[in-house]
Amino acid sequence: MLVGSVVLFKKWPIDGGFYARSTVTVAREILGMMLVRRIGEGVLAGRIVEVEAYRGADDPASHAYRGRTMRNEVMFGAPGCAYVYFTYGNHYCLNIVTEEMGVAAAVLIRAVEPLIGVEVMMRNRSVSDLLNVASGPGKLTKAFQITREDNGCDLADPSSSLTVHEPSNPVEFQVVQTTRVGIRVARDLPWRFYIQGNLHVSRR
DNA sequence: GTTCCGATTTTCT
DNA sequence: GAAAATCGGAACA
Repeated sequence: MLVGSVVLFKKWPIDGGFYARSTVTVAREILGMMLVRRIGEGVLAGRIVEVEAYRGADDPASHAYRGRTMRNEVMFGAPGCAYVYFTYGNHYCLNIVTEEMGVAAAVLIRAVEPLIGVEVMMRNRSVSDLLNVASGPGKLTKAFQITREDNGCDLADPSSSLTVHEPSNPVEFQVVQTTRVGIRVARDLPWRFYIQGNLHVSRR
């Protein structure tokens, strides 16, 4: 993909096998990857800068902790699929399903650094401050026009309108590992990861 | 800067 | 009926 003369991400999405591993490993390694949204002829893209791992039966903070429901069933399905849920009566949140088929787990995408289609994202969010466009799980879904319709979408399928790609020119960064945000149980588990020093991280 | 509160779906008690 | 993987605005300091 070209922006001016700068190539930002590889043509093919990350293979589905990338997600069929330990959730915490996937969470850590997906930092720096590019989230890509195709809307008609246009493209929105940004760098994933903050994530959290949510496991299943062994993680009290996970939606899958008490088993399968209508809402969380894609968490039990194929790795690499999007789990999008509606919460607090207002917001959507984007997760990527991990682990083998049948094992409930996912990585919550908490923040993205907008890089392509920035003006469209700012319009979607009704804000003009770039640091407020996608610096939170509810914010980034609105910026990227992600809704319930994207639930179950395969992020490793090149024909999907929502995909994840390796950056063309990876940049070195340090990863900070800490506790998760916005939960009341299992607050001690250090399953939140973000890129050190990145200004788009939701909270530091 | 901080804290409090309303928005109002989905799930669980 | 209450809490939740959140956000933005109002009130206060």
